[in-house]
Amino acid sequence: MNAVKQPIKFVHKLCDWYRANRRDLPFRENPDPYRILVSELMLQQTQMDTVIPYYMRFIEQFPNVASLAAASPESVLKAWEGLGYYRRARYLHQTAQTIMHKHNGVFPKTVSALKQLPGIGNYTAGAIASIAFNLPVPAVDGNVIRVMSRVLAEDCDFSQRKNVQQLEVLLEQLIQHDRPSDFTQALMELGALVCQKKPRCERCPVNAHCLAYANNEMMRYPHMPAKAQKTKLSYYVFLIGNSEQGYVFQKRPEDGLLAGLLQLPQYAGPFQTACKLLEEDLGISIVKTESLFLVHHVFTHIIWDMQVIHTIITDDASLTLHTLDNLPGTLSKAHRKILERLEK
DNA sequence: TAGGCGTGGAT
DNA sequence: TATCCAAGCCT
Repeated sequence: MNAVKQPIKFVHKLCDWYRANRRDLPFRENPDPYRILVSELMLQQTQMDTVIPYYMRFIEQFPNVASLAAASPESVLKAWEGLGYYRRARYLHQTAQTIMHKHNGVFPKTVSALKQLPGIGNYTAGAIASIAFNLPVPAVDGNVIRVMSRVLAEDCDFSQRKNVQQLEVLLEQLIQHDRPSDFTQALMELGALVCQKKPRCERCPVNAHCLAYANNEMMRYPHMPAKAQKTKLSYYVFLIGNSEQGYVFQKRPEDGLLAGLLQLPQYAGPFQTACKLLEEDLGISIVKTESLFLVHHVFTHIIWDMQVIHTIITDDASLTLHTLDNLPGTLSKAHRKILERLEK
């Protein structure tokens, strides 16, 4: 791996730029490790603008580790509703409980101790250690890989761990030369504001140190490996009920996609089989069905095509109906889209 | 280690 | 519309 040209100058220019240009973000108001923890978990694979309103509500509802640890898993999941990657909510909750019960409410302050907490991996441990505790340890996320692969003109595949480890060694040297908290955030802030997918090199504080810029090959980095094709799945989604009294919901399995979340009754085809399964699961009899519309929903690795079926059943007082503001759990976006379309 | 795991913004 | 991919982690 190449070295950075004039590394000490590079670090000071980068950190000075950060201190002059950093955004006012809610979790930058104070370096409370709990707030850094919550923000980092929310920001995993999720954009800033999406996270901020969730973060504000979450901190108001669970202002510290103790209040989060004492909360029910359901209430934490509900606060996460719509943010995606719902495992993160469960991990965050478990981490709060571990800190309260195994660390006596005191935040672990080493990378190795942080990494033992659920949901905290290599990046997040480094981010908390450097940002909240100002320790000189690197935190390599997608921004840092984009910035540094260009600065170094390094086209290796950073989805491979050994290459990230090499970058960490290099950054561990650089971070010694300024405030670690500023250095970590400066690299990410540069990636977010300047060294974007389409970089704005003319406003970059370290373009004089950038090998990709010198070679005019910015768009070549970072090198991304090809991604697997998405699997397409088709379902029938059964609408039982009406907009006034609500609809029938069912709970998804406790593991896998959208684990433990609510959904409208949903079955794979063929149609007759789907109807039979619906009748067996709910203990009902279908009187009449009407095909309404198709809803398309794209996940990271799967595509759902959901054919929505309005379903009339024989009178059955044992079924419980729920409206959107009266749900006994957390609803996925895929099915919320269906209900929102019905209201139009 | 490669693939599972959500959602929304940008293009 | 289709594709990419964003402050990743876990198994």
